[in-house]
Order: sequence, then C-alpha cells, then structure tokens
Amino acid sequence: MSTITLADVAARANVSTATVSMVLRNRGRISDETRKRVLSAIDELGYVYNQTAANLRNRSSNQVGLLLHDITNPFYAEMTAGLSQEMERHQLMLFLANSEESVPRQQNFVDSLLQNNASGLVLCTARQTPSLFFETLKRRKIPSIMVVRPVADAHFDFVGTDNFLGTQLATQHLLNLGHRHIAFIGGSIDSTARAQRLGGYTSKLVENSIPVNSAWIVHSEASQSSGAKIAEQLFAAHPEITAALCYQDIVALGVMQALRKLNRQIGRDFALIGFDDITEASLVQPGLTTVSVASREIGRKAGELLYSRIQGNDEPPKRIILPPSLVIRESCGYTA
Amino acid sequence: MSTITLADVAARANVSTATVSMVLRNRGRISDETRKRVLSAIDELGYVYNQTAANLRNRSSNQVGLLLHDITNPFYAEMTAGLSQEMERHQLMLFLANSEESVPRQQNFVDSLLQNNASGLVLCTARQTPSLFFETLKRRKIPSIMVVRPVADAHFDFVGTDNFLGTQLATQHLLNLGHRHIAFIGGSIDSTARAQRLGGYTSKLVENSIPVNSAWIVHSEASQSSGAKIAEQLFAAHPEITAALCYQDIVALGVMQALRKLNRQIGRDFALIGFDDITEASLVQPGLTTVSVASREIGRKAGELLYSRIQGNDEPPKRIILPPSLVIRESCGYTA
DNA sequence: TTGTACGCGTTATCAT
DNA sequence: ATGATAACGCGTACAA
Repeated sequence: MSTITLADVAARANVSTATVSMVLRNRGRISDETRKRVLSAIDELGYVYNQTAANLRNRSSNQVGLLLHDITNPFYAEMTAGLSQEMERHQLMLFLANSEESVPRQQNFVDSLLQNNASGLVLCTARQTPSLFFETLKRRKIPSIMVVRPVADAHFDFVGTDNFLGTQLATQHLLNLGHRHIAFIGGSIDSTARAQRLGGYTSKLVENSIPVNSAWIVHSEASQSSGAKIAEQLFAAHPEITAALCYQDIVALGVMQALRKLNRQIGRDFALIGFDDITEASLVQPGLTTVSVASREIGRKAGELLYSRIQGNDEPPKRIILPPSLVIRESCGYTA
Repeated sequence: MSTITLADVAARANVSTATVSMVLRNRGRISDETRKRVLSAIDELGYVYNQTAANLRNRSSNQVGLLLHDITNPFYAEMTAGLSQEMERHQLMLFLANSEESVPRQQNFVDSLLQNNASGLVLCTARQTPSLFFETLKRRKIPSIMVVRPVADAHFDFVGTDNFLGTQLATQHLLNLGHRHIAFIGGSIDSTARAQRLGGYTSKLVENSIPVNSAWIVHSEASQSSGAKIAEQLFAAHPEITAALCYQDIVALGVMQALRKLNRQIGRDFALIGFDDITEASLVQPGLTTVSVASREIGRKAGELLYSRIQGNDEPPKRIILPPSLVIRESCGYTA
C-alpha cells in the first residue's frame, strides 16, 4: 500500500496540487465548489497530510523541545503539564528529554532538535552546562526560554520564581513566630537559585538585627536522604537551633525524618519551612509550611512566551518572575 | 544567512553529495583520504544535518510518541523517565502528550504523530477511548505499545503489571495478619485494571472461605480527596471493617485521612494497603504498605519492545507482565 | 564514487 | 476572480 499524496488527491478532484494545498491551509482564493470537491476527495482516499514534507519545504517545524534534569521531580512534572497544555493550544508538538544533569545528554538532545528544525526550546539546563552551550543556541538563533534555573547570560528569556522574595517571606514568618536561631538547609553550593534564596534569608536576618551564623547554613543534595543526614549532623552539633528554612521541600521532608529521630516535635518545639510546595508537602504529617512557586504556571508562561517568540516577537529578552507565596500548614505551629 | 546544505559540503570537499551522505552515515566504502576531506569541510562550514529532509526521503523518522493521561501522577512520571532513557539509547526523540483523559486530545496527538511519520507509539489511553481509535492504529500499521491500562484488543503489544497477582499478595498479607473484614476501596467502575485487582482480592477471600461482602467494595476517583470522602462513609456505615486494600496509593492516602478523622490508629487498629508504590507511600506516617509495580521498569520494557518492533520484529503481539511485589511498611502493623 | 531521479508539499508566477 | 505550472527544500539510493 503506497502512500496517498497530495497529488493523488489533486488527480481525483481534477485540480492541481496547488489547489489542494490551498484548501488544506485555507489560503488563497478557492471557490466553494472546488473546495468541496477537494475535501471529499481527501475523505474518499483517506489522505494523510505529510507534515515532514511541509517542514522541509518551509524550513521550519511545529516541534519544540523541553529539556529537564528530572521529570520525576513533582515540581517539574507539574511544570511540564502546564507547558504541554500551552503547546497543544498552539498545535505544537512537544519533545521531552531528561538530562539527569548530564551535560553530554543535554547537548545530544539539543543537537537532535536543531537537526529536526525544532522551532523553539524550553530549557532547565544541567548544572555544569558550559557557556559554549549557550553560545551555540544564540548563534543558531533558535527561540529559547530558560526556566526555573537562572542563567548568567542575560541574553535569554527567563521564566521562574522570585527566590529572594520567597525566602524573605519564609524567614519573616519564622521571625514573627519568635524564632531567633534559624538554620538554612540544602541546595548545592554552585547553584544560583540557592544563592538567591540564601540572600532572602540573610537579608531578613540582617534587617532584624539578627546575626547570621554561617555554621547554621549547610548544603545538601536534592534528596530526602541527603537532607536527613545533613540535618541530623547539624542539629546534633547545634541544639540551639529552633527553626529551619529548607532549600527545597524534598530536603525538608528529610529534615522531618531527622527531627523525629531526635524526638523533636515538629510544629511544637521546632519550626520547619520548605520551598516548592510539591504535592507531598500537603500529605505529610504535620503538613509542611512552604513557599509555593506555581510550577504549572511557570510552564504555561514559558509556553506563552515561546510561542510569541516563534511568531516573531523580537522584543528584548524578558524575565518573567512569578511571585511566590507562603503556604502555611502545620510545621511551624498554629500561631500566626 | 542561508542554510548550509549537504551540497555545499560536497562542493567544498570536491566530492559528490552521495559521498558526503555516505560519510555522514558510515555507509559504503569511502577512502580514508576523502573521508577526512569531507569531515573537515563539514567542520569548516559548520554544517548541520537536516533530519527533516532525510525523514522525507526515507518515509520514516526517528520520532516516537508517548501518550499519558496524567504526567503529574508520580507513577507515570517515573515510567516516562524509564522510557525516555531507553529512547535515548536508541537515538529516538520522544514526543510527549498529556491527554488528561480527553479523547479528542488523544486523537489529535496521534493524528499529529501520524502526520509527522512517527515510527512508533507508547500509549496509556484515555478511559473512554472508542474502538475506532485502535482500528486506525492497526490500519496505519504503526508499532504501538500499550502500557499499564490493559486494552481489550489482543492485537496490541502490552506492558504492564500483574494486577491480579498484586492484590492477591496484598490480600493474603492481610489474611495472615488475622483480618477477616477487609474492604476494597477505589478505582473507577469501568476500568479493566480495577476488575483484575478486584479479582485478586475476591479470589483470595474465596480461597480462604471468607465471604465476599459487596457492601465493602466501593469505587472512587483517583484522588486523595475522593478516597477520603468515600472511606469516611464506608467506615461510618461499616465499623466492623478492620482492614482495607486500596486500588491506588493516592486513594490510600485519602483513606488515611479518613481514619485519622475517625480516630482509628493506622497500623494498630486498622490495616491499610495501597497499590503502585509511589514516592509518597514511603513519606507518610506511618509508611504505607503497598504493592510495588516497578513503574520505571515498565517504561524501559515498553521502550525496548517498541524499538524491536521498529526494527522489524514481527512476532505475534506480546504481553509483558511485570511481577508486582509487596512492600511492607507500617500501615498494617509490625507483625509479619 | 558519481550523477540524478525521487520523496511530497509550498508558493511565486503565470494563464484564463 | 480562480486555478495551473513548475521550481524548490535537502538528503538518499540506485544505476552507471
């Protein structure tokens, strides 16, 4: 069974391929009469449009790529859903890749996208991404939106959250509750986002004339177990700590484990705040107070912006920073 | 800046386009001499391979589609990661779509894939999928692997878990602990998977001469809140129930809420088992005993099978059923 | 190794 | 006003 082509349809309808093409794309001037003939020919033959051929001719495609480092992280899964929704609205197909923080894999994916004439990208790049990577993107002039992880290069569009403000909110909340010995737990040392979150925390301390104790600031991997291990050490060495702000909810969940092990009642004799507001935050006992960053909305906004870029919007690079909010549950007690 | 084509490279290297093509794809016999010339020409010109053109010529592509109904469900996110890994191994690009149980959206996605000459599909179809959908896939002869949700049509490859065995394991566990009043909570009435899980449960009861009480079998939506609501009603009407097997972990989490509200100690005066082993199951307090189905592995196996089909494997349809296992945590107490 | 027809839709230009 | 003609996008594979 050989493929049915536009030419076959044209023959059947006694028109030229040009006419069929115009009917398919609603362009040019076609009489209702012939349009009907063409449409029924399409129907009778069971013609399937060949996007590949169109792409080749147009030197473009309806495909965009999404690069993440961990789709199993609920935060990114949620963001993906938002983006996917937006892509569908615009009839764009979404390629997905999971770099798992591997720079070569990330590079492979982007190379493939370029070879496929992808018309845009949404990227949450791996941590050690070399600047050459960004240079290549710029040189190829492919619309690229960076998300969540800030990139030094201001040339790119960015959609993310206000890390600084987020931890300011959280820190202020702890201060309002009377805490003065507040730890900051988690994040990897070379992360820009961490620097920003740390900044929100320290700035609030300073603003309230509370000394910043660097021994209470520790980093960890983005996992529950790592958070637990780090926290245990920290609390053993510094029993004076009464509250902690975590870089991520995942880490906070680990800290919870540590606190339980040390027999400290979360919400009573210890206050804990996370960041991200992943689903789990509302499921644990007690519910985790956390900074919510509207992950789904980040996906949507990124999609919106990408689409406008693909349409030719050439305004200077944008930075869309979605305001975070503090979701108060039970992990800091009930006093507001 | 006009695109650099294969022809440009050929001109620069003083060879034919055929030669360049062969060098790029390591085919035919090319002398080391010319190969070097071609490679350096590619390098100098910064040539980028045009996959689109190749796809058109080959009437194929290196693209496969993954259709899910909810990427934010951790179970599917995990599966996606497994599939993504496998696709990358074979240099296949993965299209992702989130149907959110919408049949038209699902259809759109598959239509787009067909128009893009996708070489294969992995599908977890929406619940109300009409049989016409499957007919189309068969007619187009595109390799398609169904996952997780069993499909009536035995014509398709399937990768999933043994629902029946899973609930048998769980039910036996509860029986061993002495429970005789065991409820089955969750799943939607028209789900095949639910029928299978229900079968495992009832078969074990019958095997142990325990009457099946249909009043203890209730269904619910796949959400925590729905699970909680349903469970509350059930336990109020039937206080004699001392244990429950849930269709999904998500539902089990809701049931936990209900139990707390009713002041019943999970793991002490009530035993609860879930299904899926999502990450949350190990995070809640007490940890949820559940049937683990190796979601990541389902993704990998599906990818492996799909790849072999794309390569031309035309053995009869396969059903790969991964054995589930019971992960014992604390929600049934500590007695084994 | 090379020449070249081919895969299939698009669009600018031309014809009626 | 409508529609046809034909060159074009770029890599592939077969005959020479």
